[in-house]
Amino acid sequence: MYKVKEVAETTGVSVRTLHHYDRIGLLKPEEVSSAGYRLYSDENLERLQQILVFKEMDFSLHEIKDIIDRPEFNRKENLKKHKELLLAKKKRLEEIIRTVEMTIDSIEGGYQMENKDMFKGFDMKEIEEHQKKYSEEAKGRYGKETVEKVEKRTAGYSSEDWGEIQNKTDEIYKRIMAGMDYGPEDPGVQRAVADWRRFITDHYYDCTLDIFRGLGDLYVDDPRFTKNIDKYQQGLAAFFKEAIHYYCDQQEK
Amino acid sequence: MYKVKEVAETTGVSVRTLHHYDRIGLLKPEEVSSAGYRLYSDENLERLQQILVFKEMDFSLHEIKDIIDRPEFNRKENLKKHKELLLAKKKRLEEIIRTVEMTIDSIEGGYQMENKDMFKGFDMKEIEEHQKKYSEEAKGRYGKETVEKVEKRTAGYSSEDWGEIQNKTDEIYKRIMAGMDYGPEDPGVQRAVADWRRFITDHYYDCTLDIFRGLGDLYVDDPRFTKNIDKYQQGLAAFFKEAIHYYCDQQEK
DNA sequence: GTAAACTATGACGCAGCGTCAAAGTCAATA
DNA sequence: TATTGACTTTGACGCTGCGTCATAGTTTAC
Repeated sequence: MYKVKEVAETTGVSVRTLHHYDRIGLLKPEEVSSAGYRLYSDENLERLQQILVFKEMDFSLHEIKDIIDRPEFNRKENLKKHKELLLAKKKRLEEIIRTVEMTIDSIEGGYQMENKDMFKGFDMKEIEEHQKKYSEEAKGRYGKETVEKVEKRTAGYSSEDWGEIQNKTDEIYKRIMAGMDYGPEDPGVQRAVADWRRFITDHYYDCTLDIFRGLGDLYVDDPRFTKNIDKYQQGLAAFFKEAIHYYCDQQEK
Repeated sequence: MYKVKEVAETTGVSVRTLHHYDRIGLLKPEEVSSAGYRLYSDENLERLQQILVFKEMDFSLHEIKDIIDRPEFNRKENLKKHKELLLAKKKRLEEIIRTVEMTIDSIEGGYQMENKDMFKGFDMKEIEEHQKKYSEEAKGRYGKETVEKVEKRTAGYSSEDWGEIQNKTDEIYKRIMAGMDYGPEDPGVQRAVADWRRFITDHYYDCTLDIFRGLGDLYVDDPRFTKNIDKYQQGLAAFFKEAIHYYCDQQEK
């Protein structure tokens, strides 16, 4: 049997915390001495360990009580729900990180950031910017129709969709990276490139070979993009561009 | 000039939060209409963005006020510094999520998770389990030495290391997935397999072909592993196994 | 037997809002 | 023009997970 201070010292929680856990019924000491002293058993300690574990997972004390006290059913349900919550948190964090990156880049590159973009992820910006630049260059080739189409499409995207996009981007980059030692014409790399193009087509606009080539150029010409891609690995942007060009050449034959 | 709801919706914070920030002087609206309506300017929005970034980094509102209001506050520098923090936080979140997932799996698979494992990533579990099973089967071939070696090595791994491992695992799975349409003998797939083996060798133990084959089997024989892998895509585990077998066959020739 | 170290129970405080409630405002419609 | 419905305001209380006194009883060591 251990008294409060002993428990506190060995587990790292404060005495006050133990009081609190007792009060709310989360961790009742096995015994109470005649003088009212809390006496904890080994089992109590084990339970405390459990509690601490779940606390690490960001559960509330109330939820922890549910999880530990109730049979498996509750536990699983709770965990699953909690996981959703954590994933949502993560997504938000990712968005913010991307925003921060954007902000830094915009300061460095002297770019102007519009308000509505300040709170969005990087990917939408990427697509929009490219679309804009391209449509300026290619003027009459596609009119405003294309641009407007894209805007309409992307406008309806939820944060879930953006999450998916982020995921796909990540996947593509990693696959490209994996082939960097084998040259841009490596079949694995080429498949990744093809998938990327299809993804753009599915989610934004018909990514013709011309446009695609332009996108590849953008990756090295625009420092903001280069930076973002090279975060994965030095030189990835350049390699990506090469791969895209090779892909386009092949397709045209 | 934007009214509260507009600001709330575009930034994701609640109206109440805006009220609160106003009250404590953290974010005062540029103007107040004759009717007492809060009207936010673009600069207000920028400031809000800053606030949110620092909040994500777990600064208190009070600290945030200090930081932002200090005249020598260098946006760019601060953003860069704190991006690191954000990334660290994301990593931690990811670890927590994995732990939660593990817990769910362990319940579903009927496995009991020991406390000591609860803080570790799935991968270590994977290796350990496999190592155990294998060393039981292959008894005298490797003695306890191998097992102990692994334990010693992995014991020293920091959470950063585990993060790296998780990243690599993720990468491999995605690369394998990308080749599922082309069969297990696809060169891209085979390279991913080879990378995986090398990774295991580098981080845990000498992954001989025998052991590697066994690991592949485990992916489909052990429902816990299967589940974890098939989360990426239905049938990935089976495909992975095939790919590993093919790889081993090739290596033996 | 006395001091030092430990224990108890209350009670208040804090952050960062969520969540009513009551009341005023604005724009569109009937 | 009057009314509706969407928005806005200012309180004020609640909540979590304890920290931090204050006051008072208990053990232990010497």
